[in-house]
Amino acid sequence: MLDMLILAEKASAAKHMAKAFGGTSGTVAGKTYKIVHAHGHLMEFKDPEKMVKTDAEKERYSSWSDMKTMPWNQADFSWAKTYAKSYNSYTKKSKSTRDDVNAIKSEAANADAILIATDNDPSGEGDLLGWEIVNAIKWNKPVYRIRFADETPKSLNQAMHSMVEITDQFKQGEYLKSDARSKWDFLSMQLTRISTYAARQAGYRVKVINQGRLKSVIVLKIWQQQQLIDQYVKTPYYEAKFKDPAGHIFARSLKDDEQKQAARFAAEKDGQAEVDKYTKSPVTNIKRQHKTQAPGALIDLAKLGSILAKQGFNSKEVLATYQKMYEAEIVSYPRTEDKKITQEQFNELLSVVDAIAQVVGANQQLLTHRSLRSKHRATEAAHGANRPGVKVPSSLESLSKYGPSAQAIYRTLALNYLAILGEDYQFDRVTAELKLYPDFKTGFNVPVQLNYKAIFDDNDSDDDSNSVSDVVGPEAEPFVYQGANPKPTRPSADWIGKFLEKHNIGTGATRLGVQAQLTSGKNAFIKDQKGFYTLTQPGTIAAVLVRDSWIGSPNITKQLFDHMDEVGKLNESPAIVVNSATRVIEHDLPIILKNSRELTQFVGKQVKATKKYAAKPKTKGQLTNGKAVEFSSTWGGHKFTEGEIQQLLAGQVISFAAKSKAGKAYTASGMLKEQTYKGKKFWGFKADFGKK
DNA sequence: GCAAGGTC
Repeated sequence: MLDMLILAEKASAAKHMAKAFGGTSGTVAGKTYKIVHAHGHLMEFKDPEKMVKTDAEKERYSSWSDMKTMPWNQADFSWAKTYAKSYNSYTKKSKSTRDDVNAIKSEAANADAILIATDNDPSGEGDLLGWEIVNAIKWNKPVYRIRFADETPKSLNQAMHSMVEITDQFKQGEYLKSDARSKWDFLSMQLTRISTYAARQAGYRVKVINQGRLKSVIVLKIWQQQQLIDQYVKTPYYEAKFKDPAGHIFARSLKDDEQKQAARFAAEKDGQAEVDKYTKSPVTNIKRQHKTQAPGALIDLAKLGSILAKQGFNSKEVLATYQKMYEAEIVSYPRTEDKKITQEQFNELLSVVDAIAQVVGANQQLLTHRSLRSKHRATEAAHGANRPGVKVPSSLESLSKYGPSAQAIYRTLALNYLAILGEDYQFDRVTAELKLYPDFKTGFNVPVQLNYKAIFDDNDSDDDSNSVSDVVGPEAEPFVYQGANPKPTRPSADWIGKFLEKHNIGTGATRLGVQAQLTSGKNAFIKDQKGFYTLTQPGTIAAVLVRDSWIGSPNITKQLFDHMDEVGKLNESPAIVVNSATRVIEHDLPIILKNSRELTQFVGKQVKATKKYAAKPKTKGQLTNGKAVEFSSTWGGHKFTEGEIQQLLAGQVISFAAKSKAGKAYTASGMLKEQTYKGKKFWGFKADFGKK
């Protein structure tokens, strides 16, 4: 008999645990164990109509077109889960997780306790996916939990000595808050049904108009920015500034609109008149201050995606290629939320940094800072920030087999990591002012030693004074400076990434994932051109529909997360959080319907109807028992005549000339019947092929 | 046909 079945989140974690404990089974911390692993969530909610009991409820929760069925009553749902379908993007195969769950179940039969050893995500996701499996196998013996700082042997062994019992899942905050989050998001799917209905009502023959906490916020933000760009009118202004012989500009710092208005003129002649009030002035108070700057943070997946987007790689391909490189252990775990690394992780990589530098062509003599700066160090980082792996490729070229962006991924990751082994950037900050007009000042940086910047510079800093002479003065002349109100930024992958990060929406991985989703497929909402985003027609529809809604606001995620934290601390009931989703639907439903009436104004002509999504004409009528039914008015290329419709409603068999999909003509016989398609009931003509 | 969160 086993003491303990250790449940890891994924294969790589199970492998690290086996290495740390001395095999996939054995003895650790005085207990016999066996390690098994999931691969993320193995279970997911059933469809809404399969989580309710009565026929009336099933009908209500199947509807995409009756707005009176929403908001849903979450108390109607059993919240039952089913085996997830896992889709492998490079074999392009979808497979049920049933076998994985059963395999864990049979191993568990020999154990006294299950140890949930999934990731310790701040959102509680690891706890949720662990409990999903424990519940799915109907486990009713003790459950324990470990949380580890990282997956190095030292940290994993330490964790084994501080496991806690969590057998009552309803008292475990991490589980409760994550469960509430998943129910909230599930309920938000109503907004997709509402939006799809609203767009069709407005005459747009769309496929599905997806909405959710991430999707809606992204498309709305892009649309609003596009509006700002479209409405932008360049308004030049003329302002008095000074210039010295080397070209340094001396200007006043204009803090608010009032100051700007006083100093800037709409007409060039007024600007010139202002300039004429000044004379040439000596430069004075020249100060030179030595400054240093440490390397920036390690990049996350969304940032990597945006850097590579500029080089022409799309996010979907980057994600797939990164995953393959991770499986080959050439790069660290992709979907991390960590932006820092632990001391252990730093030490692990230290012995191979010179080899990495050689592969990517970095100057090894710059890698002198061999200790971990506190700004890059975390005490806990399950996977650590995105970085090269311990396995070093023989050359950049050898990486090509992983995908088109493989070399660029490795180069970027490696240089970004190696930069933290460089010394601080050193520069002089030079400032000066005018003797006659001390309000006019200049300031610029003169690089002294590039150090880490010579290894990797993500170009986020706006000082590009490299080419400017550091000789200031001796005097400066007034001139008319022509400026203009700034043009709004073009929406881009980088810009959206920063926006989502600022509002704490999604993780680095899900941010990139959602952007990949929105930019690919036939129903793409976003067109991606080297990282620059524009909305497609369905994307514009999605955005216009959620104007002034709650789902389109970044604030909704903030509120959800704030309340989740309270659930996590057992201060608030999960039901209250889940119910807040219902209030969002209540609020947004009428707004989306109202917005749909303004679609033509912003979207223009309707989407070209494709055969697949063209609305089929429907006939309404009453059966002999009085039941009202609606059914397609055509079948097999034949349009039912008024007489045939009456016969069908009366329950009679009719025959007519039809055409098969292959175009072959034949006589179809049959009657009106209630049928089922993909679990949903509908009325329609049903041919009796046996008697034809 | 629907979400977002894990995973491959």
